Amino acid sequence: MSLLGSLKLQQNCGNCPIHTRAVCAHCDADELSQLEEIKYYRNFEAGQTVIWAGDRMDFVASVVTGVATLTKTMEDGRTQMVGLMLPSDFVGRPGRDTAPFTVTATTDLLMCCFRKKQFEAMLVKTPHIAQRLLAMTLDELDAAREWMLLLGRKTAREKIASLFGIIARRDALLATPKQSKGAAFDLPLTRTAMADYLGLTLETVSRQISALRQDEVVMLQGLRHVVVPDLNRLLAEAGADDFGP
Amino acid sequence: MSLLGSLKLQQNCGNCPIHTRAVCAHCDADELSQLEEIKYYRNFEAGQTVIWAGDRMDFVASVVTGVATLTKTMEDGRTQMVGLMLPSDFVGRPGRDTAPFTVTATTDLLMCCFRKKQFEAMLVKTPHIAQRLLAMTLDELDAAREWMLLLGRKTAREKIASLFGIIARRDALLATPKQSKGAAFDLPLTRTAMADYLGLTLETVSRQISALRQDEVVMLQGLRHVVVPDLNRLLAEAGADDFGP
DNA sequence: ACGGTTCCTTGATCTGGAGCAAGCTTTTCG
DNA sequence: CGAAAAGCTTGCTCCAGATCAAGGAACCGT
Repeated sequence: MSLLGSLKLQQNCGNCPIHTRAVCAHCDADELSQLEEIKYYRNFEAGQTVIWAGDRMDFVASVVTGVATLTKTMEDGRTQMVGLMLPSDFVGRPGRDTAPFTVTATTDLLMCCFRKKQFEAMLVKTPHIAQRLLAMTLDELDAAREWMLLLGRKTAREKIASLFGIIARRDALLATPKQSKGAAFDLPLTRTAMADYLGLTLETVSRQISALRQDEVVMLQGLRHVVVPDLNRLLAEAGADDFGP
Repeated sequence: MSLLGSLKLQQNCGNCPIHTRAVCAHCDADELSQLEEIKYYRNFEAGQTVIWAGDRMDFVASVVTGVATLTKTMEDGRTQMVGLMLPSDFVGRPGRDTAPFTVTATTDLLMCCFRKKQFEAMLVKTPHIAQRLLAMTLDELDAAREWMLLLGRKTAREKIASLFGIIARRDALLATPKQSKGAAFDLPLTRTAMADYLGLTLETVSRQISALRQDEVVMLQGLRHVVVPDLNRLLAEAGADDFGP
């Protein structure tokens, strides 16, 4: 997102790439203009930390472009990623002062922020926003529970296949116009970040990706670009029961 | 909960043991009487299934007394528990037709149910309910993410200690009047259910409980009653970074 | 009291993924 | 461009927890 691009956005929610799916999705023109008054944009570079677990958090935000992660770290350094925030996802918690998780930009990241106090006030006055946020939060809760099945019961190979499947599906929604049975996408995560998401070590991630390539379930072009010749084959490797309707 | 008890409840939300914490907590008298009109009670025996994953679900409900679990099962039988529903917890999803998870009563269970359609209508008309449900869902999402850290990164011993810590803490809120540094509680789950919750096998659960007993972190009286002589010791074994403020 | 479940414990063995180490490839930056 | 850093792959070894197996203890319904 260029600086010019983000300046344009500041003026008008109607041009915003996420305005049909974000927390503001169901707002009418009047509500939108109220939101426009309390919003501001922040840019983060890839690798930058947005906020540390335990820190005071006085804003909430929507991801506009880029990818952010939520992680939780134990005293001895063991790290688990607990959320992957993509464009339109909502970060932060009305009614809580401190961040329960560390938020990190894994790509360049543009966020549409609202001061928490003012946003909380709007939540009370504007049922559309509360209802939209409730629906989004319920979806995230379901997704988190799906992830618990993956973390608790799936093998390393199934975990990798599941992650690829989820990314492929998401990209299919936006990009490809229903291309036959294949798919292709770029990984928005390093091997280490994948390991943290899947509850594995980076060596195991690397080995399992190699194995899937060996078995021709996927093909790699460079380190990040994945081509899936047969999406059903990949989803079968993921151990089914995942992907909802 | 005796039949007589549940009949009494049908009359009056004011007597309900969960009315200060459930989804109806912030309702005023008028809103409560609206809710009273659309509510009905259902009893389940220990072991009964409330609803199967994938089935049509035309109600939402609060747990009044007893314990229910949410589980997800893979084709080959691997099972992961993804939620432990205690009194005042909310089960079901406005805006979705089918249950994403199987709900099972693990003890005798009393639920306060609302027909989904009517409840959804009230959500729109009654901001208090939507706001309360949003807050509860956000809390559950945070709890689910904490659980992801446990599933992905903790050792078997830490998992058991974490589970005991959570149950002890919850019981401390209700029962004991701030008793010194110890705690005691009954396990509301079988070893198998604990294994499903923690992403372990039942043999490993049994072994780790034995080990904690050996090391005098806990004492068992019978199979279900756990005495914790030093709660801080237990929480240290759980690997810290869990328990919020 | 008693035969049958269901639930739990403990022992023996196996294995998937962790941990450690070395080298390779890509990106970054002077 | 070239050197250093960051990120990735692969080989080897080891162990925490799974799996297989055999009893034991508590809870039925009769």
